Amino acid sequence: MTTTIDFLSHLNPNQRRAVEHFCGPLLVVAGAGSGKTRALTYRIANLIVEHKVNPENILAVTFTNKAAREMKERIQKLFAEQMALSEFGERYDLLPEYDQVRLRSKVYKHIIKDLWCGTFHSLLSRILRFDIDKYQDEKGRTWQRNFSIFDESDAQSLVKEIVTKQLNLSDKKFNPRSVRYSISNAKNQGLSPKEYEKEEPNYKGRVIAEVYNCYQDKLAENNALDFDDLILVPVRLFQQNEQVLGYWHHKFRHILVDEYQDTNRTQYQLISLLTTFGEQKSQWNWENRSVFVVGDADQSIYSFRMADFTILLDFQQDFGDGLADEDTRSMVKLEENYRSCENILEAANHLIENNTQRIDKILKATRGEGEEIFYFQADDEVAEADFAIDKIRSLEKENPDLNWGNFSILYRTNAQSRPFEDILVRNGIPYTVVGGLKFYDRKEIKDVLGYLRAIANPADTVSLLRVINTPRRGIGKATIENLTNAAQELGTTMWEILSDETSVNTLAGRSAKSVNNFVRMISRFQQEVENLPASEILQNILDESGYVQDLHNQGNDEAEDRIRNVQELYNAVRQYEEEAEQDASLQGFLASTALSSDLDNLKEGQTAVSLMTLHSSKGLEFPIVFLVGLEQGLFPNYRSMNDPAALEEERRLCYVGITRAQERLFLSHARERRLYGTREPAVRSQFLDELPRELLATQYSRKIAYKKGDARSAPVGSNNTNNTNNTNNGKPTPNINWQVGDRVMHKSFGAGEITHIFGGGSKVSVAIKFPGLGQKIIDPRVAKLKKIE
DNA sequence: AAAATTGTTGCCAGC
DNA sequence: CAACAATTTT
Repeated sequence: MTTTIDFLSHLNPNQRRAVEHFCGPLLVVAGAGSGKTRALTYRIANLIVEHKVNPENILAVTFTNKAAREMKERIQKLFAEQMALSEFGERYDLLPEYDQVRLRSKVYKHIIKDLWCGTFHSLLSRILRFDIDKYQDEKGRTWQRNFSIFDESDAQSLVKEIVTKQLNLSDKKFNPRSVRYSISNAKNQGLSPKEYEKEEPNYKGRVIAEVYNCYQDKLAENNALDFDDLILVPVRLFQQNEQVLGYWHHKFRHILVDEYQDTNRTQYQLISLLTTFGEQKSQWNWENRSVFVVGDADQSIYSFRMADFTILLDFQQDFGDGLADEDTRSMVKLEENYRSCENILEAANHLIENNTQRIDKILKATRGEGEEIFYFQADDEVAEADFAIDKIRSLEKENPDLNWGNFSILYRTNAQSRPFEDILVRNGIPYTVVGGLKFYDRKEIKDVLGYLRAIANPADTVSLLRVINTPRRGIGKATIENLTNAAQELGTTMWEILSDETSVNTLAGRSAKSVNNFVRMISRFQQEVENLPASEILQNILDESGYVQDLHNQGNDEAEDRIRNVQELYNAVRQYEEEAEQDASLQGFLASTALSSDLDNLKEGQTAVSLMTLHSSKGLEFPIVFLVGLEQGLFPNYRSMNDPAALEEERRLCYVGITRAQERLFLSHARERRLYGTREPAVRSQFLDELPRELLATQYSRKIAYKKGDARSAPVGSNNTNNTNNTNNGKPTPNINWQVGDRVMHKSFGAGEITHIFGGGSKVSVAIKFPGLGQKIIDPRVAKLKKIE
């Protein structure tokens, strides 16, 4: 691998700057479709080839498992191509299949295998498999390395149990869902129960803090973590144990983070600790060390899980030189869009300009104008689906280049998929729905995984209780209650009680025999874990537990379906074992199931129409996109309509949707929609009115006739702060040296305080915190600001 | 202890 | 209109 990779030649100057970056911090502001994945993969390759960085010193954080997998594949291919030239003097794709495979596996073995590339959750669960036994929380709770990962429904049932059984509170006043949400938010902000109570000292806050505390007890009792813990625990561990932090800080010399605008405070802390070893800025040493983040504040759509895009905006202050755009060496902007046709981009740019909380960035088209955007108003949701599928059929028929996989239907909520599915089925068009009911959320899958979890982690009482009487073994409520109480009294895990036959005989009465049989079976499996691969354990469970037999006896179609799904799970284990050479353990597999998302199964080159939410579509692209259900209350969602910041997030979501389209974009809505079973009238979304009309065509006219002269200005009623002339009475703010902490007066938002300054010189923007309105980013040249003393 | 029936609540997004 | 929970029946 001595020759230089020539890939640098097909990059634009800014991409090239990003890819060639070696040490120190760099923020890559990457607009939609600007080739950021390419920048990330090429940079990793460049680090290894050009700067001789050892792959095991690289940590790359992606937003989904799918993105991680694709990134690894692309790097693998880059190296294989490189080696083809240096070893065979031949182009990779001209080599015989046999040599290609050989090259790829060689690259895998020497490079890809050692790369740490994955989501925050999967990477950190891997770190915790090494080090969680060195962690102790503020109450002295500890965990072992074979911990379980509880999913959202596990977490919610724990909360429910605590609220109703332990604290005897009404689950109406403290509904488990929202309490769980509060706890999750607390964790994502790094708050312990005590700290949360300090923040929310009212009655409700005190109760939630108490639930949170008990919830942590339960997690620890089960030797389990929830999703949020996978991030929070490593942060706390790093803060309390310098040796552990030192190890990982030393190992991960080059850190890359994709979709940085969607990181939350805890994730930021983690990156910060790993990069800086928790030291003061003056102590930092960037020799052979870098932190490289990629993101786009306009695509920040996960604030509901505490993502905070000001983290991205602060990057240069936190890690970099903090200099203005023109002078900075710690930021690169990618504004050239290689994905969408000009009409689509123009619509997207126009829409997002209605947001005040943003940094100016315009996507520049590199492709042709393309076809007009099509807008359709349907009578109801069924007619809307009819329209979309009609279009899909005719387009597919007319264009031999298109296949079903080139189409996607994007909506705001999962519930909207139904009518589209119905009509796709009726037309015999293959499709896949991403999200909704996940494979691993199915009852039969959770049951079987329950066995595996109980075997991998005997302390996992939740899983144990799930399977102890599944299938029916005559172990009933009374027996389980006795056992639970006993475990409680003795302060041990239920498994310890169960392991002792005499105890079981006294406690379980009539059911003792079945309980003991069950326990013996699980013990046997636990011993097998040492010597057998997970797939064989699973096979034994299916044979010996009677689970499949029980399904078989039911004899209906639904049961047959379930058996097939269980079989599918077996295939998944086998596949996992083949792919994951380094961690082919049962625990590794269980972690992968807990952290998998539906998206991960969406394969490239699949020839089926994709249906998914706008959130899921982030990072994807399709030649033809249908953005449906553009109605007030649905999109933007009614819960966002009275909150300016939330509304802006909805608009960003719409921006994400539009920028998924490469060639053609269809926008639609219904005039009437079924909701909760009743028909409700629907009004077209305000986002439609924020698009330039002359870009839209309808079923009646080639292009919508637009009103008088003022073609490209925003429609009446929007607050377009970039339109200097009609929002500000002509006078922009004179060039003042703004400073953080300045109190200012804004014409429509009132008094506020400057919290950040972005850029410098003549093109600054400032972030201002307005009481009650939250933080906004404003360009003082455009919006009139007055300094108040 | 399990099945059948009636009642209730919820649709925002997801690792 | 669903899924899900609580309640009653067998």
